[in-house]
Amino acid sequence: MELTSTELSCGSCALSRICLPANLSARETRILAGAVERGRELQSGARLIRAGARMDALYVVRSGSAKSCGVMNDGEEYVRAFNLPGEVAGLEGFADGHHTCDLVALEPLRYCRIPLGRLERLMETLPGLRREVLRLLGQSLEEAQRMRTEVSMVDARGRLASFLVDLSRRLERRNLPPTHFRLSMSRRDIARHLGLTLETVSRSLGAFRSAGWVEVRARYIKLLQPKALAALLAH
Amino acid sequence: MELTSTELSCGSCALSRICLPANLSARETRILAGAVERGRELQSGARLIRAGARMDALYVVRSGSAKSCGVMNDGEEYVRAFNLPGEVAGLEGFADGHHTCDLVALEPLRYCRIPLGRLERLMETLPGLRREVLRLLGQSLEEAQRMRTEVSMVDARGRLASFLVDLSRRLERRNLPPTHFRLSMSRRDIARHLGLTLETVSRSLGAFRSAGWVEVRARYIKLLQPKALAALLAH
DNA sequence: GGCCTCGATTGATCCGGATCAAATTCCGGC
DNA sequence: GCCGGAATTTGATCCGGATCAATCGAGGCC
Repeated sequence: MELTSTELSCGSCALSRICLPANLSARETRILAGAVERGRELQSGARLIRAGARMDALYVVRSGSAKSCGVMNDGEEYVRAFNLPGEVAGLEGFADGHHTCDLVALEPLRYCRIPLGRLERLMETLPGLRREVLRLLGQSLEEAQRMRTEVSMVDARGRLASFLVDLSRRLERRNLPPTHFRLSMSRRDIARHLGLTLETVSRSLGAFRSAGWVEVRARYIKLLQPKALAALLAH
Repeated sequence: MELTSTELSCGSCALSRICLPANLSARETRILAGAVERGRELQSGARLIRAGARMDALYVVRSGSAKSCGVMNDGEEYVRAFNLPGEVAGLEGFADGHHTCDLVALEPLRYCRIPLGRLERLMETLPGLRREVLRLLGQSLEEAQRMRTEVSMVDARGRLASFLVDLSRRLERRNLPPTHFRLSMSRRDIARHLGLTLETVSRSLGAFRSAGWVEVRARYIKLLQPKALAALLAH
């Protein structure tokens, strides 16, 4: 699933079906590839985007994972999103040209970078890229709004189930085992993401385990009955 | 603040500073105006966008107000956003070409409509319009993500204070009295928007009234000490 | 104006998840 | 393998807001 350092083009990237070029023509993908820069590998905990910084590029996770996070006035951390390979981060910067939250690596991370100036110039000539960027923004917006209603209307277990099912679905799209995976984020990060405390996350996981729906060993998790989890959402 | 039926162009619209053409050149605004259709007046409760419908245009509130809302699996209504004059609705449709929530008039409503096909064609030639649409999407995304963390980390009064202060700010931008206004939405709508119950909204308003921060009479509200409300956000 | 209905307020009780507080497990370094 | 610190689990208690219930008020209609 990961790219070797010899790969240079979006066209041959294993993520091309998921990432920006998903719906671009071969020609458009080739042109876009010319604008993409490869970042070096970052260590776990490294900050790729800093809140308040001028938005100068879009960032795409190539391997590893990251969290989009920040701190509230009172110093409490919040986690807006987790970013898996192929996912674009920093889109909220389009609002006023500045990022409003950090992007932090959760494990060793490689990424691609598309300078904003070049992106804007390419959008002038590539209608597919225009559509794709709009689609990405629309998708992030829809996701954020959906999460917002979920946080306010679904109880702790429902939210955790939703999180696990969603993660599973995203892993599946990347041809990774969807029922047996490692959580790259801490319980605390999950809690901050779902608007819960880490104790509640732990207890809810415990409840799923007692019910025989999941197997948990530290950060490794196996979904035994994904349907039971998904059923929690239907309510 | 409202347009008369004789006004035909975005350039002469009282909302042009707030609406889509905010940062467009005079020439670009003129061209965009040619693509904008005026909708007829809708009654309170009328549905301008239906969840699941194909996205065929962007809609802008011209006068009146609306709510973006839908129902969860369990039948509970949720309210994603309230839309004031000059605000664009339906952006989440860019995700996959379909709307995911309704847009419902909260009072007699007039609107503008920009057919998607024409918008896309114009974005090809008008760089300012491209930037503006990206800015709008970024802004909505940022707003949705901010609301999401707020719902999960701020208590009931803080959220209501935030809502009132935000509303006040948006009214001010429209040259409407920012401290003395009518809420076009019910307590229930506010509650659904903030992830609370209507009883809690009512009680929190009562608390603000007792503190001498606001004056409330039915849907009319006067902010006596906006700073005290804003201070709740600082936590 | 007076009625009628829906929306809003106020009150009493309950509960899910937060908070505070150990105990336990995991993992990196030696 | 052993050790130390951090992450996680588990336990006990508490509280904000939900829920259930009743009253009050406002605007619409005749």
